[in-house]
Amino acid sequence: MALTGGLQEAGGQQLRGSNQSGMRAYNERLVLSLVRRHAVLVKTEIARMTGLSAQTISVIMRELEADGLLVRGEPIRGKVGQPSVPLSINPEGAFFIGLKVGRRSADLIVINFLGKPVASRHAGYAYPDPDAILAFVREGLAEMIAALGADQQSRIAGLGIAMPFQLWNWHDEVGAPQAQMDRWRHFDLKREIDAICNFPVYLQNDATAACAAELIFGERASRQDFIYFYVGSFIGGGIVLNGSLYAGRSGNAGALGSMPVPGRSGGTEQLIDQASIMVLEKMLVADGIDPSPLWQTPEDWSQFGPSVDRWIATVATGLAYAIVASVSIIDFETVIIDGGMPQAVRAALVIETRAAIAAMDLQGIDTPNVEAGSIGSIARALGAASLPLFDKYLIDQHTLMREA
Amino acid sequence: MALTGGLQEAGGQQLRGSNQSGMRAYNERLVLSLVRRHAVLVKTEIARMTGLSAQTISVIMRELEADGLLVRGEPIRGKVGQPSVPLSINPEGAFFIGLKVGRRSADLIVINFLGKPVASRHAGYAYPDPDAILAFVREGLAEMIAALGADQQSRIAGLGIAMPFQLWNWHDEVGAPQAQMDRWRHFDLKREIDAICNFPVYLQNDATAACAAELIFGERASRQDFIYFYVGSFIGGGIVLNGSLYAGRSGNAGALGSMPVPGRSGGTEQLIDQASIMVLEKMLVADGIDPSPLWQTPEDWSQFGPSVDRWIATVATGLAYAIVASVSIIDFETVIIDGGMPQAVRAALVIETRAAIAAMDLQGIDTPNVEAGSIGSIARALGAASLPLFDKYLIDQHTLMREA
DNA sequence: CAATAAATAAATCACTCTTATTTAGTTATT
DNA sequence: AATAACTAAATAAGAGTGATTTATTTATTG
Repeated sequence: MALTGGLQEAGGQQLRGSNQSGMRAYNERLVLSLVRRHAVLVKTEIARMTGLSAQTISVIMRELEADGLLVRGEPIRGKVGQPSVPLSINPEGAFFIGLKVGRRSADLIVINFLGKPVASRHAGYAYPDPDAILAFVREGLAEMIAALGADQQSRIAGLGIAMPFQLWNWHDEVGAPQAQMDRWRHFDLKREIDAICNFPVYLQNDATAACAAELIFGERASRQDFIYFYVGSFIGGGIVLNGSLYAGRSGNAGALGSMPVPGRSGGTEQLIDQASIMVLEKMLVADGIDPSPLWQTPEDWSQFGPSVDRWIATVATGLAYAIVASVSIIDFETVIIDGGMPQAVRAALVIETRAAIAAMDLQGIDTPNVEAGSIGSIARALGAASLPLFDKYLIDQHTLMREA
Repeated sequence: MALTGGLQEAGGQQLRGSNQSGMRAYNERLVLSLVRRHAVLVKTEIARMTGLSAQTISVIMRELEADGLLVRGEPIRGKVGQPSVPLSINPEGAFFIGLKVGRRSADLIVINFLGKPVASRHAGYAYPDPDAILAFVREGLAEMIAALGADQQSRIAGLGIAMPFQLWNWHDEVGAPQAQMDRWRHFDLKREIDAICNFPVYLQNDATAACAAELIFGERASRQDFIYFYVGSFIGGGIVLNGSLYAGRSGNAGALGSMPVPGRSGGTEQLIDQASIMVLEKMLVADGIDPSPLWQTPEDWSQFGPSVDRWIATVATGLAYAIVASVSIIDFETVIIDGGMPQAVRAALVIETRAAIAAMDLQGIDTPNVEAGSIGSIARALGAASLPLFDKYLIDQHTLMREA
């Protein structure tokens, strides 16, 4: 089975025609996407949902089952007629590797077809160094792949990298020597990893990858349109339209940090100057508190006291402003806020953001639902791993990555 | 020939499967869209562009020609091999009707397959009244349709309406009695017009329709992503992503008037409070100038003097802010500004907006090209007429209107 | 046993692709 | 100037693929 070649892809800028193999590939992806979304489905139900004939669905699903992508469950009895056979995603059907490169640490994970991590490696550092990261990946990959069975190894679909764009611009904030960070300017991590892998490699902005993870693995994964904010060392985000991640012309849509917001002391600032963990770090230093636990114990900020509350208020105000502006451009139904922070802090941030939105002038605006992300700090690595999943198995027309 | 049934449409929320007739319909739309975009194309070129075989294109284009949608030109000689036959859109291939309902006037136009108006009617009024507009449409339609030949009458593909959403909320601004405007609340113009037409009727927000006109008939019609501002009595706009108009969940995406921008005297306002012709009207009244020529001679504002310059500066500042916010969400390559104002005013507005953007903090942002719209005040009526054109003949997957 | 729903095999239909042929010109050679 | 070689466009015929339609089988309820 192929499952390659989109039915209609905006290859470069060019619209392609569609033929039978593209049609079948599309229908196969459609079936897989629907089964994933509903966890379990019987064939007749899929026929009804897609409008395709029962026979077509029968053929397609038999093939997907033969390929080991779907597994059949116990027949459902107790209703009139022949029992129906529920089919679901085979967790062992495919494996995906995700690499997150951050300012303070890197993560490497392997997930199964359901998105469940089956292996992982972590590395912390003072600042990211190309060679060290490449060595970490090389070693971790070798170990983790070896730990998989032979059959599973052949089912690795690809590796995705989630990394901030233009890493070299942040030597100041990261606290690294500029010469070190400048090395990133000419270091092509994707190419280097490509060279040591016999499966495809993908690269995406880290916050956009986190958004992809929320789209596919999030709790209410059927949302059609939402905007996603990831508050990390910096702030970034992603946009989902019509159930598809929108990466934009440059692949850098959702560069939300550059949004202008009212400054704390008049004038305007950029969102990144108000909503990021770097801002908290500066506040702590100003308050005479050691900020290093921020990165060492990211799940416990209780020792920071009221500084965190002040930070939450600042972030919420900035986010509220950015959210209202976003919604006036695209009528997002839902806004998701996630980030590398303790759950309690995230929950407080969501509540204060809702309040800050309510305090604004909302005439002509449908107030969106503001919710906490359901994934948390693993979102970026998970999103990285989801890149090959999107590319090979899911309906995500023309948005995530433009065709080569 | 059918040309109906999308290959993959988000019907409601449901993803549909694809079959052969859908595939053919898609390929036919693709061919028509390409010919439209390039004005003239020979078959082999289309085969190369679409990736389809020469034979497939041959069959499809022969059918489109037989249906009268394409016409062949003079064979091109002077090159090795058999001369190629250029094909182009048949101007008489289809006709579309557009109705614009504004705060001060209504327009009804008929355009041909190339978007050229072939008939039009205009009606001015102090405020819009449902019965009067319906009568205007009924009468105008009868006359204009009668003036077409019998063959042309059968080629009318549909009628589109461009109208502000929630007309009834503006009794104050329009200066109409609230009771009158309240009638719109329960008056379903689409249904009423549907009843007197034997072709499909479409309805869209007026500014979004203007954006559609710019997308399909604008000078550089190949733009993939842009945001569009229409400065009319109020302000509105539209969004084009991947070459398709994005209408959003509620069909009201690009409700740009609600965007928060810095207030002229501190705090924040909504964009609509700075960027609309209503604002100019208020300025004129405050300056002791009669504003009525605004609506009576919309092509000549020279008599208003320096008030207009102050207004331009205000609008430019607000727009600049909204543009930077937009671009930080979606990396639009191009921003188009159009509106119901004299060309010279529009040109000045574009220049001042560019300057205002340059004065902002643009770190992390790719400065977009800001350009004047190429259509002007007819954009809304033209956009209305383009609604059935999109629906029947063009590739515009899943964005403009969700399937019934 | 009748009724019903799920599943699918076989036959049919629609569409694109491949291959081979025709057509109409240009370019090179005599 | 006449002729041959070559090339590109266009398309007819046949093959291949995939969805649909029709008919049949299977398993269950009542």
